[in-house]
Amino acid sequence: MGIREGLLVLLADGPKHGYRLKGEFEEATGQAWPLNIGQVYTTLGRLERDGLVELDTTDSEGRKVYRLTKAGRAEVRDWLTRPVDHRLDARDELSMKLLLTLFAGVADPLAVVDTQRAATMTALQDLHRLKQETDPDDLPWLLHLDRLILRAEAELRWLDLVEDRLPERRRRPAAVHEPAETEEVTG
Amino acid sequence: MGIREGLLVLLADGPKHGYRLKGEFEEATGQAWPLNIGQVYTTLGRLERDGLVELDTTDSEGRKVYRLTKAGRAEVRDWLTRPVDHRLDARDELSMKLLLTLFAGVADPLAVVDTQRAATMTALQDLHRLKQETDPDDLPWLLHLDRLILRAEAELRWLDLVEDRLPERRRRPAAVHEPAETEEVTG
DNA sequence: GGTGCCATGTAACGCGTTACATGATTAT
DNA sequence: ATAATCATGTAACGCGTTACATGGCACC
Repeated sequence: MGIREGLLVLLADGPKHGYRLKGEFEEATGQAWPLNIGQVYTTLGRLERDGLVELDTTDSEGRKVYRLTKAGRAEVRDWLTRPVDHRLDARDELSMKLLLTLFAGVADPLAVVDTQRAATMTALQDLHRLKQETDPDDLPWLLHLDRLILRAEAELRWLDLVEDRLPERRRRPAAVHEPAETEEVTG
Repeated sequence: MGIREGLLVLLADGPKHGYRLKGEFEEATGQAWPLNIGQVYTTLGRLERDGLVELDTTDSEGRKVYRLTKAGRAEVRDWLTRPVDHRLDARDELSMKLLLTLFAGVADPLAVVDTQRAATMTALQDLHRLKQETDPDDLPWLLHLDRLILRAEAELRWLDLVEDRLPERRRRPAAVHEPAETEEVTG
């Protein structure tokens, strides 16, 4: 799910110290996942607390080298074997925003859709441009960009679909309670 | 981003007490975002602390009714106006997993791809089945399912793309350090 | 002497999340 | 009586994240 698993995978490749883990993590994920060095040490501490990692040696330069425990190795194997699952209740900001707007009737859902579409389209253009500017040998970064591009395209398709379905919707009955002194929030 | 914004939007529709917020939140998002009642109160407390929400009245039944403050209303307007942005460093478990596997060379990336594809395909089938079983008038739930479907399809396309590009990759030189006593983790 | 990189760490905060405690009212 | 629903709340944990402190070493 997060940094934990990342560090564990890197440690499966052999014992390493924190600073090196940070380096490899960035080498592996590049700009796709910037990592504050502090996080490596906090995470390493938590992994040790949970018995997934233990101190291997303190090497000649005084660096603390960690290695996986048996439990740690099992965890790595599990994580790599187990697919990322598509939970029905996957938190998604965009759909949440739309469903809530739809329900609360406090802003025009179509305005939300339009705003989002504009933003996603420019994002998509930027991604394509970035892809062209990328060194063709930088496979990880290219793959990551493709992932973002496909996601963005899927989002655009969904926005179209939402717009199509939206007019079919019956208007919710007017609010029963006191009308709040809320000016229409439509952008 | 989270529950905070959800509650704020609902409160933009008029002052409400916690329990009612929980009800409306579930009504709006359905199974798409189950909400523990405790979260409503903790979140409400934090919103009050941050001056986005304040106590309106304690009604006849002794329920504490909250309303938006001026800052709260501004925050709602902002959130609804501002598109969900596509950060280049958006955390994505699947791509992270793949990039790290690619780098660490501790498992076969193709195995990861295959596992994921199988899982995503069955998930997709389940989603289509669910969609057919859904009441055609339940617009929010249908929209949410469509979002998940489009996401899953995008993921499958990406997996194909990864598989195509993967063989082009030159093998990393063999590990320099001591080979860890790690059995190949390939599922 | 100063700049910058290598290297380790801690204190603190924020949000999401759960588990638990408490009590009133309503329905069976 | 007692089970369910309405209603509020708190304590605690986990992870991600940042800001800060510290020190060695190399290079100019």
